[in-house]
Amino acid sequence: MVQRRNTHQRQLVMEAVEELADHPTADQVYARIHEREPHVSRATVYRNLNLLAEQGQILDVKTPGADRFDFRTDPHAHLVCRECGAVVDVPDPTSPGADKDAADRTGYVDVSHYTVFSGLCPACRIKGV
Amino acid sequence: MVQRRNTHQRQLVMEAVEELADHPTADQVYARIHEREPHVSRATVYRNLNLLAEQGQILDVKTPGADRFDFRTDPHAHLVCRECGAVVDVPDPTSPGADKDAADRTGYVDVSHYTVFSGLCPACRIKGV
DNA sequence: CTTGGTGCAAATGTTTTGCATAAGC
DNA sequence: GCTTATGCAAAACATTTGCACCAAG
Repeated sequence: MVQRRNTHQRQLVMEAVEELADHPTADQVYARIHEREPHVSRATVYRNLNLLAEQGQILDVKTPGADRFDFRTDPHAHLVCRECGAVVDVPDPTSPGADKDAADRTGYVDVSHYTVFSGLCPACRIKGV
Repeated sequence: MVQRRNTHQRQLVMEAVEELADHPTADQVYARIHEREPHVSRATVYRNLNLLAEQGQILDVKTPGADRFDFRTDPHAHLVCRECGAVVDVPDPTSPGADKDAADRTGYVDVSHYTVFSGLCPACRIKGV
């Protein structure tokens, strides 16, 4: 494993993802940090989000449009509004052995997965989109 | 429903997705068509891929990096190699009532989902990435 | 003919990268 | 000090869009 440093910026990114508990995009994390510490660059935010996701400290959720990040790392899925992009947590609908099963069938190793639901949220339904 | 025309370009896109049976990206579909008919533009390929996916004739699979398209529209999932991007089909690991369940819990309507597995394919494992 | 579709190029939006400088450990 | 991390700007991508022209029905 490579040596990782505990930089101020990395802490800021981790905190922002925790505080913006609602599945922020990289840009929202950047905006949040930039408010208080304008010197922090977008590149650093991206680099740290990727790093933290790689290390399993946060989750990288690939939704249409942009990636979203989640401080909850236990197995669960996301339901994204196809109109406004709002995200809510839902239980993981897959069975416990799903990863191992997919690995056994294909010869792939180190298998994980994510499920994304897509639908129309109540607010957008009422707006009649 | 809007009136849709049966253009030559639309047929080409449909055929390309069927022939490139291995989950091509939009760019691969474009390259395939462009070989034989260089006048067809990238924009048209994208427009038609979106249209066909909207109509349910093909599947739009959101994998890391780029969207991939699939002529198989029955419920199934995809396992993507995190190194080389190779994609194989795997059975859908979610239970039949998953969409309705997510809808009932959240108040969202018109819910669907997709599951993406990620792992290391045999070739990349051997290469020792 | 009417309306949807196409081609082109330019714009958009997200994420990555090269490089010189700064800062953990 | 050795090396990772940062900031900046530019680049790299995937995808969308404005607009004049073309073609399906």
